[in-house]
Amino acid sequence: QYFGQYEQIQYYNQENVSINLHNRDLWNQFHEITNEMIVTKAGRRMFPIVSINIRGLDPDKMYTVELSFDQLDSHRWRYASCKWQPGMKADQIIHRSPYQHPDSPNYGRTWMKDIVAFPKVKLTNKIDQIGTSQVLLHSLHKYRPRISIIDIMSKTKIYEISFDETEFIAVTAYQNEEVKALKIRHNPFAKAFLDAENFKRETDDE
Amino acid sequence: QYFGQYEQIQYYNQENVSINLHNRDLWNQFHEITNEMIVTKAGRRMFPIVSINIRGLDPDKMYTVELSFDQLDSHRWRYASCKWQPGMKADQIIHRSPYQHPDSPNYGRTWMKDIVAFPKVKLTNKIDQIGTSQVLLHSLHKYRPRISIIDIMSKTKIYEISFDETEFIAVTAYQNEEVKALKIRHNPFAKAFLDAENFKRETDDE
DNA sequence: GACCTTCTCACCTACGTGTTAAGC
DNA sequence: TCGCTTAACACGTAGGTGAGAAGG
Repeated sequence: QYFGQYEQIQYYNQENVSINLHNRDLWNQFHEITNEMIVTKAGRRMFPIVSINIRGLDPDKMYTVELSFDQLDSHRWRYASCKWQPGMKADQIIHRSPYQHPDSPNYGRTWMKDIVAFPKVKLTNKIDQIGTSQVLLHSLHKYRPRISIIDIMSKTKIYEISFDETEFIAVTAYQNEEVKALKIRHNPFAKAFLDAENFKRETDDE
Repeated sequence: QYFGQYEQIQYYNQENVSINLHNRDLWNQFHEITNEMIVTKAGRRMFPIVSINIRGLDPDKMYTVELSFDQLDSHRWRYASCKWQPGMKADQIIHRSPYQHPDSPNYGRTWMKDIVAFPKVKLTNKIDQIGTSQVLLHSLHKYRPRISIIDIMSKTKIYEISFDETEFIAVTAYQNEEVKALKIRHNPFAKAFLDAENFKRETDDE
Protein backbone atom coordinates (compact mmCIF):
# COMPACT_ATOMS: atom_id res chain seq x y z
CA GLN A 1 0.00 0.00 0.00
CA TYR A 2 1.53 3.24 -1.18
CA PHE A 3 0.68 6.86 -0.48
CA GLY A 4 2.30 10.23 -1.18
CA GLN A 5 4.15 11.90 -4.00
CA TYR A 6 7.01 10.17 -5.70
CA GLU A 7 9.29 10.52 -8.65
CA GLN A 8 9.96 7.89 -11.22
CA ILE A 9 10.71 4.50 -9.73
CA GLN A 10 13.29 2.00 -10.81
CA TYR A 11 13.71 -1.32 -9.00
CA TYR A 12 15.92 -4.36 -9.50
CA ASN A 13 17.52 -2.79 -12.52
CA GLN A 14 19.95 -5.64 -13.16
CA GLU A 15 19.72 -5.42 -16.89
CA ASN A 16 20.07 -1.70 -17.62
CA VAL A 17 16.45 -1.58 -18.65
CA SER A 18 14.95 1.78 -19.53
CA ILE A 19 11.44 2.82 -20.46
CA ASN A 20 10.56 5.97 -22.34
CA LEU A 21 7.08 7.50 -22.41
CA HIS A 22 5.62 8.40 -25.79
CA ASN A 23 3.35 11.37 -26.48
CA ARG A 24 4.96 13.18 -23.60
CA ASP A 25 3.85 16.59 -24.87
CA LEU A 26 0.23 15.52 -25.04
CA TRP A 27 0.32 13.92 -21.61
CA ASN A 28 1.80 17.14 -20.24
CA GLN A 29 -1.01 19.24 -21.66
CA PHE A 30 -3.49 17.14 -19.72
CA HIS A 31 -1.34 16.99 -16.61
CA GLU A 32 -1.03 20.77 -16.38
CA ILE A 33 -4.79 21.16 -16.00
CA THR A 34 -5.23 17.92 -13.97
CA ASN A 35 -6.15 15.00 -16.16
CA GLU A 36 -9.44 13.11 -15.81
CA MET A 37 -10.25 9.62 -17.03
CA ILE A 38 -13.78 8.30 -17.44
CA VAL A 39 -14.72 5.10 -15.65
CA THR A 40 -17.90 3.24 -16.64
CA LYS A 41 -19.62 0.01 -15.85
CA ALA A 42 -18.53 -1.64 -19.09
CA GLY A 43 -15.07 -0.05 -18.93
CA ARG A 44 -13.66 2.96 -20.75
CA ARG A 45 -10.38 3.27 -22.62
CA MET A 46 -7.76 5.73 -21.50
CA PHE A 47 -6.91 8.79 -23.54
CA PRO A 48 -4.12 9.59 -24.11
CA ILE A 49 -2.97 6.01 -24.54
CA VAL A 50 -0.10 4.81 -22.38
CA SER A 51 2.62 3.89 -24.86
CA ILE A 52 6.31 3.37 -24.31
CA ASN A 53 9.68 2.37 -25.70
CA ILE A 54 11.54 -0.38 -23.89
CA ARG A 55 15.32 -0.83 -24.06
CA GLY A 56 17.94 -2.98 -22.42
CA LEU A 57 16.09 -6.29 -22.17
CA ASP A 58 17.74 -9.58 -23.04
CA PRO A 59 16.41 -10.26 -26.57
CA ASP A 60 16.11 -13.99 -25.91
CA LYS A 61 14.58 -13.91 -22.45
CA MET A 62 10.83 -13.78 -21.95
CA TYR A 63 9.05 -11.03 -20.13
CA THR A 64 5.55 -9.96 -19.20
CA VAL A 65 4.71 -6.26 -19.31
CA GLU A 66 2.04 -5.09 -16.88
CA LEU A 67 0.07 -1.95 -16.15
CA SER A 68 -1.19 -1.29 -12.64
CA PHE A 69 -2.71 1.79 -11.04
CA ASP A 70 -1.40 3.31 -7.82
CA GLN A 71 -3.87 5.21 -5.70
CA LEU A 72 -1.86 8.33 -4.97
CA ASP A 73 -3.39 9.68 -1.78
CA SER A 74 -6.01 9.12 0.89
CA HIS A 75 -8.57 11.62 -0.36
CA ARG A 76 -11.75 11.53 -2.31
CA TRP A 77 -11.47 14.51 -4.65
CA ARG A 78 -14.17 16.97 -5.62
CA TYR A 79 -14.34 19.57 -8.36
CA ALA A 80 -15.56 22.84 -6.89
CA SER A 81 -14.95 26.47 -7.80
CA CYS A 82 -13.29 25.30 -11.01
CA LYS A 83 -10.60 23.42 -9.12
CA TRP A 84 -9.95 19.90 -7.93
CA GLN A 85 -9.84 19.88 -4.15
CA PRO A 86 -8.97 17.10 -1.72
CA GLY A 87 -12.03 16.01 0.19
CA MET A 88 -13.03 13.45 2.76
CA LYS A 89 -11.38 10.13 3.48
CA ALA A 90 -10.76 7.87 0.54
CA ASP A 91 -12.46 4.60 -0.21
CA GLN A 92 -10.58 1.46 0.61
CA ILE A 93 -7.64 0.76 -1.67
CA ILE A 94 -8.35 -1.85 -4.30
CA HIS A 95 -5.92 -4.69 -4.69
CA ARG A 96 -6.37 -6.55 -7.92
CA SER A 97 -4.09 -8.27 -10.37
CA PRO A 98 -2.53 -5.84 -12.85
CA TYR A 99 -3.50 -5.55 -16.50
CA GLN A 100 -1.15 -7.64 -18.60
CA HIS A 101 -0.21 -6.33 -22.01
CA PRO A 102 -2.00 -8.64 -24.50
CA ASP A 103 1.31 -9.54 -26.18
CA SER A 104 2.52 -11.02 -22.87
CA PRO A 105 4.48 -13.14 -22.39
CA ASN A 106 6.99 -12.43 -25.11
CA TYR A 107 10.66 -12.15 -25.98
CA GLY A 108 12.73 -9.10 -25.08
CA ARG A 109 13.39 -8.85 -28.82
CA THR A 110 9.67 -8.42 -29.51
CA TRP A 111 9.07 -5.87 -26.77
CA MET A 112 11.98 -3.73 -27.97
CA LYS A 113 11.16 -3.91 -31.68
CA ASP A 114 8.23 -1.46 -31.69
CA ILE A 115 6.36 0.92 -29.46
CA VAL A 116 4.52 -0.95 -26.74
CA ALA A 117 1.08 0.59 -26.30
CA PHE A 118 -1.87 -0.08 -24.02
CA PRO A 119 -4.83 1.16 -26.10
CA LYS A 120 -7.22 -1.54 -24.92
CA VAL A 121 -7.02 -1.34 -21.16
CA LYS A 122 -10.42 -0.35 -19.81
CA LEU A 123 -11.19 1.50 -16.61
CA THR A 124 -14.29 0.39 -14.74
CA ASN A 125 -15.98 1.24 -11.45
CA LYS A 126 -18.03 -1.96 -11.17
CA ILE A 127 -16.58 -5.08 -9.65
CA ASP A 128 -19.08 -7.33 -11.43
CA GLN A 129 -17.79 -6.54 -14.90
CA ILE A 130 -14.15 -7.49 -14.60
CA GLY A 131 -12.67 -9.14 -17.66
CA THR A 132 -9.02 -9.49 -18.56
CA SER A 133 -8.97 -6.03 -20.09
CA GLN A 134 -10.78 -4.25 -17.24
CA VAL A 135 -9.15 -2.47 -14.34
CA LEU A 136 -11.19 -1.53 -11.28
CA LEU A 137 -10.80 2.03 -9.94
CA HIS A 138 -12.69 4.26 -7.50
CA SER A 139 -14.31 7.27 -9.06
CA LEU A 140 -13.02 10.61 -7.75
CA HIS A 141 -9.75 9.15 -6.59
CA LYS A 142 -6.33 10.02 -7.94
CA TYR A 143 -4.24 7.41 -9.76
CA ARG A 144 -1.02 6.98 -11.61
CA PRO A 145 -0.37 4.07 -13.97
CA ARG A 146 2.72 1.99 -13.21
CA ILE A 147 4.47 -0.12 -15.82
CA SER A 148 6.21 -3.27 -14.63
CA ILE A 149 8.39 -5.77 -16.43
CA ILE A 150 8.53 -9.31 -15.09
CA ASP A 151 11.15 -11.90 -16.00
CA ILE A 152 8.96 -14.95 -16.40
CA MET A 153 11.71 -17.50 -15.75
CA SER A 154 12.69 -16.14 -12.35
CA LYS A 155 9.19 -14.73 -11.80
CA THR A 156 10.73 -11.54 -10.47
CA LYS A 157 9.94 -7.95 -11.26
CA ILE A 158 13.06 -6.58 -12.96
CA TYR A 159 11.87 -3.04 -13.61
CA GLU A 160 9.11 -0.62 -12.69
CA ILE A 161 8.40 2.92 -13.66
CA SER A 162 5.66 5.49 -13.26
CA PHE A 163 5.41 8.88 -14.93
CA ASP A 164 4.14 12.06 -13.28
CA GLU A 165 2.55 13.15 -16.54
CA THR A 166 0.19 10.19 -16.57
CA GLU A 167 -1.47 11.01 -13.26
CA PHE A 168 -5.26 11.42 -13.38
CA ILE A 169 -8.47 11.54 -11.39
CA ALA A 170 -11.07 8.89 -12.21
CA VAL A 171 -14.49 10.39 -12.96
CA THR A 172 -17.85 9.20 -14.25
CA ALA A 173 -18.28 12.45 -16.20
CA TYR A 174 -15.73 15.12 -17.08
CA GLN A 175 -15.63 18.00 -14.59
CA ASN A 176 -13.18 20.39 -16.21
CA GLU A 177 -14.30 21.82 -19.57
CA GLU A 178 -10.68 22.22 -20.68
CA VAL A 179 -10.00 18.54 -20.19
CA LYS A 180 -13.07 17.70 -22.24
CA ALA A 181 -11.98 20.08 -25.02
CA LEU A 182 -8.48 18.60 -25.13
CA LYS A 183 -9.86 15.07 -25.38
CA ILE A 184 -12.16 16.07 -28.24
CA ARG A 185 -9.34 17.84 -30.04
CA HIS A 186 -6.93 14.90 -29.94
CA ASN A 187 -8.95 11.69 -29.74
CA PRO A 188 -10.00 10.60 -33.26
CA PHE A 189 -13.00 8.75 -31.82
CA ALA A 190 -14.41 12.04 -30.54
CA LYS A 191 -14.24 13.73 -33.94
CA ALA A 192 -18.02 13.94 -34.03
CA PHE A 193 -17.81 16.76 -31.46
CA LEU A 194 -14.89 18.63 -32.99
CA ASP A 195 -16.96 21.16 -34.98
CA ALA A 196 -19.07 22.08 -31.95
CA GLU A 197 -15.90 22.43 -29.88
CA ASN A 198 -14.19 24.66 -32.48
CA PHE A 199 -17.28 26.85 -32.70
CA LYS A 200 -17.31 27.23 -28.92
CA ARG A 201 -13.62 28.24 -28.91
CA GLU A 202 -14.18 30.89 -31.56
CA THR A 203 -17.13 32.48 -29.77
CA ASP A 204 -15.24 32.32 -26.46
CA ASP A 205 -12.35 34.19 -28.05
CA GLU A 206 -14.55 37.11 -28.96
CA GLN B 1 7.57 -30.48 -50.21
CA TYR B 2 4.39 -32.52 -50.01
CA PHE B 3 1.97 -33.82 -52.62
CA GLY B 4 -0.95 -36.25 -52.62
CA GLN B 5 -3.91 -37.06 -50.44
CA TYR B 6 -3.43 -37.66 -46.78
CA GLU B 7 -5.45 -38.15 -43.66
CA GLN B 8 -4.97 -36.26 -40.46
CA ILE B 9 -1.35 -36.08 -39.36
CA GLN B 10 0.09 -36.42 -35.91
CA TYR B 11 3.83 -36.16 -35.28
CA TYR B 12 6.01 -36.29 -32.19
CA ASN B 13 2.99 -36.77 -29.99
CA GLN B 14 4.93 -37.09 -26.75
CA GLU B 15 2.39 -35.24 -24.68
CA ASN B 16 -0.94 -36.80 -25.70
CA VAL B 17 -1.90 -33.61 -27.42
CA SER B 18 -5.17 -33.47 -29.32
CA ILE B 19 -6.78 -30.79 -31.46
CA ASN B 20 -10.45 -30.57 -32.24
CA LEU B 21 -11.88 -28.54 -35.11
CA HIS B 22 -14.77 -26.18 -34.33
CA ASN B 23 -17.65 -25.39 -36.68
CA ARG B 24 -17.21 -28.78 -38.25
CA ASP B 25 -20.75 -28.80 -39.69
CA LEU B 26 -20.21 -25.49 -41.43
CA TRP B 27 -16.81 -26.51 -42.80
CA ASN B 28 -18.41 -29.68 -44.14
CA GLN B 29 -21.09 -27.76 -46.01
CA PHE B 30 -18.40 -25.88 -47.87
CA HIS B 31 -16.23 -28.95 -48.35
CA GLU B 32 -19.07 -30.92 -49.99
CA ILE B 33 -19.32 -28.39 -52.81
CA THR B 34 -15.56 -27.63 -52.90
CA ASN B 35 -14.66 -24.61 -50.83
CA GLU B 36 -13.15 -21.43 -52.30
CA MET B 37 -11.22 -18.72 -50.51
CA ILE B 38 -10.66 -15.26 -51.92
CA VAL B 39 -7.08 -14.00 -52.22
CA THR B 40 -6.41 -10.31 -52.80
CA LYS B 41 -3.47 -7.98 -52.94
CA ALA B 42 -4.13 -6.54 -49.50
CA GLY B 43 -5.09 -9.94 -48.08
CA ARG B 44 -8.50 -11.45 -47.40
CA ARG B 45 -9.71 -13.19 -44.25
CA MET B 46 -10.78 -16.81 -44.37
CA PHE B 47 -14.39 -17.81 -43.93
CA PRO B 48 -15.20 -20.03 -42.15
CA ILE B 49 -12.62 -19.16 -39.53
CA VAL B 50 -10.18 -21.87 -38.51
CA SER B 51 -10.84 -22.39 -34.82
CA ILE B 52 -9.87 -25.25 -32.57
CA ASN B 53 -9.75 -26.76 -29.09
CA ILE B 54 -6.37 -27.87 -27.81
CA ARG B 55 -5.90 -30.50 -25.09
CA GLY B 56 -3.06 -32.38 -23.51
CA LEU B 57 -0.42 -29.65 -23.34
CA ASP B 58 1.71 -29.11 -20.25
CA PRO B 59 -0.03 -26.13 -18.60
CA ASP B 60 3.28 -24.60 -17.50
CA LYS B 61 5.28 -25.08 -20.69
CA MET B 62 5.27 -22.48 -23.43
CA TYR B 63 4.15 -23.14 -26.96
CA THR B 64 3.69 -21.35 -30.25
CA VAL B 65 0.67 -22.25 -32.39
CA GLU B 66 1.11 -21.86 -36.15
CA LEU B 67 -1.00 -22.04 -39.27
CA SER B 68 0.58 -23.04 -42.57
CA PHE B 69 -0.93 -23.96 -45.92
CA ASP B 70 -0.07 -27.17 -47.77
CA GLN B 71 -0.39 -27.11 -51.54
CA LEU B 72 -2.28 -30.35 -52.06
CA ASP B 73 -1.45 -31.31 -55.64
CA SER B 74 0.50 -30.31 -58.73
CA HIS B 75 -2.39 -28.84 -60.68
CA ARG B 76 -3.69 -25.43 -61.49
CA TRP B 77 -7.46 -25.83 -61.17
CA ARG B 78 -10.16 -24.39 -63.39
CA TYR B 79 -13.90 -24.07 -62.96
CA ALA B 80 -15.63 -25.28 -66.12
CA SER B 81 -18.99 -26.89 -66.76
CA CYS B 82 -20.00 -26.12 -63.18
CA LYS B 83 -17.17 -28.25 -61.80
CA TRP B 84 -13.65 -27.78 -60.54
CA GLN B 85 -11.29 -29.66 -62.82
CA PRO B 86 -7.54 -30.28 -62.55
CA GLY B 87 -5.70 -28.39 -65.22
CA MET B 88 -2.18 -27.74 -66.32
CA LYS B 89 0.97 -27.90 -64.24
CA ALA B 90 0.96 -25.97 -61.01
CA ASP B 91 2.98 -22.90 -60.18
CA GLN B 92 6.05 -23.37 -58.06
CA ILE B 93 5.36 -24.23 -54.44
CA ILE B 94 5.73 -21.30 -52.10
CA HIS B 95 7.86 -21.74 -49.02
CA ARG B 96 7.31 -19.07 -46.46
CA SER B 97 7.28 -18.87 -42.72
CA PRO B 98 3.93 -19.94 -41.25
CA TYR B 99 1.40 -17.58 -39.71
CA GLN B 100 1.87 -17.49 -35.96
CA HIS B 101 -1.22 -17.15 -33.80
CA PRO B 102 -1.06 -13.63 -32.35
CA ASP B 103 -1.22 -15.00 -28.78
CA SER B 104 2.06 -16.85 -29.41
CA PRO B 105 4.13 -17.66 -27.51
CA ASN B 106 2.03 -18.63 -24.52
CA TYR B 107 1.48 -21.16 -21.76
CA GLY B 108 -0.21 -24.50 -22.39
CA ARG B 109 -2.70 -23.35 -19.75
CA THR B 110 -3.66 -20.35 -21.86
CA TRP B 111 -3.99 -22.27 -25.12
CA MET B 112 -6.26 -24.86 -23.48
CA LYS B 113 -8.47 -22.40 -21.59
CA ASP B 114 -10.55 -21.19 -24.54
CA ILE B 115 -11.15 -21.81 -28.20
CA VAL B 116 -8.09 -20.88 -30.25
CA ALA B 117 -9.22 -19.11 -33.41
CA PHE B 118 -7.46 -17.62 -36.42
CA PRO B 119 -9.89 -14.92 -37.57
CA LYS B 120 -7.20 -12.47 -38.63
CA VAL B 121 -4.99 -14.50 -40.94
CA LYS B 122 -5.13 -12.96 -44.42
CA LEU B 123 -4.65 -14.71 -47.74
CA THR B 124 -2.79 -12.75 -50.40
CA ASN B 125 -1.52 -13.40 -53.91
CA LYS B 126 1.05 -10.59 -53.96
CA ILE B 127 4.50 -11.07 -52.54
CA ASP B 128 5.01 -7.36 -52.04
CA GLN B 129 2.30 -7.01 -49.42
CA ILE B 130 3.47 -9.52 -46.84
CA GLY B 131 2.97 -8.46 -43.24
CA THR B 132 2.88 -10.66 -40.17
CA SER B 133 -0.79 -11.47 -40.75
CA GLN B 134 -0.49 -12.22 -44.49
CA VAL B 135 -0.01 -15.63 -46.06
CA LEU B 136 1.02 -15.94 -49.72
CA LEU B 137 -0.93 -18.41 -51.90
CA HIS B 138 -1.27 -19.10 -55.63
CA SER B 139 -4.69 -18.42 -57.03
CA LEU B 140 -6.43 -21.48 -58.52
CA HIS B 141 -4.38 -23.90 -56.49
CA LYS B 142 -5.69 -26.24 -53.83
CA TYR B 143 -4.65 -25.84 -50.22
CA ARG B 144 -5.28 -27.23 -46.79
CA PRO B 145 -4.41 -25.36 -43.60
CA ARG B 146 -2.13 -27.18 -41.17
CA ILE B 147 -1.99 -26.40 -37.48
CA SER B 148 1.33 -26.91 -35.71
CA ILE B 149 2.29 -26.65 -32.06
CA ILE B 150 5.90 -25.86 -31.21
CA ASP B 151 7.51 -26.32 -27.81
CA ILE B 152 9.52 -23.12 -27.57
CA MET B 153 12.07 -24.45 -25.08
CA SER B 154 13.19 -27.39 -27.19
CA LYS B 155 12.25 -25.58 -30.40
CA THR B 156 10.65 -28.77 -31.70
CA LYS B 157 7.30 -29.32 -33.32
CA ILE B 158 5.36 -31.52 -30.91
CA TYR B 159 2.11 -31.83 -32.85
CA GLU B 160 0.62 -31.20 -36.27
CA ILE B 161 -2.81 -31.72 -37.70
CA SER B 162 -4.72 -30.92 -40.84
CA PHE B 163 -8.44 -31.41 -41.48
CA ASP B 164 -9.99 -32.58 -44.74
CA GLU B 165 -12.96 -30.29 -44.21
CA THR B 166 -10.79 -27.20 -44.35
CA GLU B 167 -9.47 -27.85 -47.86
CA PHE B 168 -10.09 -25.06 -50.37
CA ILE B 169 -9.13 -23.61 -53.73
CA ALA B 170 -7.71 -20.09 -53.71
CA VAL B 171 -9.56 -17.75 -56.10
CA THR B 172 -9.60 -14.06 -56.93
CA ALA B 173 -13.39 -14.22 -57.44
CA TYR B 174 -15.88 -16.89 -56.44
CA GLN B 175 -16.58 -19.40 -59.22
CA ASN B 176 -19.32 -21.54 -57.69
CA GLU B 177 -22.59 -19.70 -56.95
CA GLU B 178 -23.38 -22.13 -54.13
CA VAL B 179 -20.15 -21.28 -52.35
CA LYS B 180 -20.94 -17.60 -52.66
CA ALA B 181 -24.45 -18.14 -51.31
CA LEU B 182 -23.16 -20.12 -48.33
CA LYS B 183 -20.64 -17.41 -47.47
CA ILE B 184 -23.32 -14.73 -47.62
CA ARG B 185 -25.66 -16.79 -45.49
CA HIS B 186 -23.15 -17.41 -42.69
CA ASN B 187 -20.62 -14.57 -42.69
CA PRO B 188 -22.01 -11.62 -40.69
CA PHE B 189 -19.85 -9.19 -42.67
CA ALA B 190 -21.73 -10.15 -45.84
CA LYS B 191 -25.15 -9.41 -44.36
CA ALA B 192 -25.62 -6.58 -46.86
CA PHE B 193 -26.22 -9.20 -49.58
CA LEU B 194 -28.45 -11.50 -47.54
CA ASP B 195 -31.77 -10.09 -48.76
CA ALA B 196 -30.77 -10.35 -52.41
CA GLU B 197 -29.55 -13.88 -51.79
CA ASN B 198 -32.78 -14.93 -50.05
CA PHE B 199 -34.85 -13.46 -52.89
CA LYS B 200 -32.80 -15.42 -55.40
CA ARG B 201 -33.36 -18.66 -53.44
CA GLU B 202 -37.12 -18.12 -53.34
CA THR B 203 -37.43 -17.44 -57.05
CA ASP B 204 -35.13 -20.38 -57.82
CA ASP B 205 -37.40 -22.63 -55.76
CA GLU B 206 -40.44 -21.83 -57.91
C1' DG C 1 -13.60 -13.93 -77.12
C1' DA C 2 -12.46 -16.37 -72.71
C1' DC C 3 -10.43 -16.23 -68.46
C1' DC C 4 -8.59 -14.20 -64.64
C1' DT C 5 -7.38 -10.10 -61.72
C1' DT C 6 -7.93 -5.49 -59.82
C1' DC C 7 -10.29 -1.51 -58.21
C1' DT C 8 -13.98 1.30 -56.37
C1' DC C 9 -18.23 1.14 -54.18
C1' DA C 10 -22.37 0.64 -51.05
C1' DC C 11 -23.48 -1.75 -47.12
C1' DC C 12 -22.58 -4.04 -43.37
C1' DT C 13 -20.16 -5.35 -38.33
C1' DA C 14 -17.99 -3.76 -34.29
C1' DC C 15 -17.08 -0.49 -31.20
C1' DG C 16 -14.98 4.17 -29.25
C1' DT C 17 -16.67 9.12 -28.37
C1' DG C 18 -19.12 12.91 -25.70
C1' DT C 19 -24.18 14.43 -25.17
C1' DT C 20 -28.19 14.50 -22.77
C1' DA C 21 -31.81 13.26 -19.84
C1' DA C 22 -33.09 10.44 -16.24
C1' DG C 23 -32.03 8.11 -11.90
C1' DC C 24 -30.41 7.93 -7.19
C1' DT D 1 -31.16 20.72 -4.15
C1' DC D 2 -26.91 19.06 -5.00
C1' DG D 3 -23.50 15.75 -6.41
C1' DC D 4 -22.63 11.86 -8.73
C1' DT D 5 -23.86 7.82 -11.81
C1' DT D 6 -26.27 5.46 -15.48
C1' DA D 7 -28.27 4.37 -20.00
C1' DA D 8 -29.85 5.50 -24.64
C1' DC D 9 -28.27 7.98 -28.40
C1' DA D 10 -26.10 10.15 -32.66
C1' DC D 11 -21.91 10.31 -34.84
C1' DG D 12 -17.57 9.08 -35.57
C1' DT D 13 -13.30 5.39 -36.54
C1' DA D 14 -11.84 1.07 -38.42
C1' DG D 15 -12.33 -2.41 -41.32
C1' DG D 16 -14.72 -6.91 -43.45
C1' DT D 17 -18.27 -8.19 -47.39
C1' DG D 18 -19.62 -9.24 -52.35
C1' DA D 19 -21.11 -6.43 -56.61
C1' DG D 20 -19.88 -4.81 -60.80
C1' DA D 21 -17.09 -2.44 -64.01
C1' DA D 22 -12.66 -2.07 -65.85
C1' DG D 23 -8.19 -3.93 -66.94
C1' DG D 24 -4.96 -7.42 -68.70
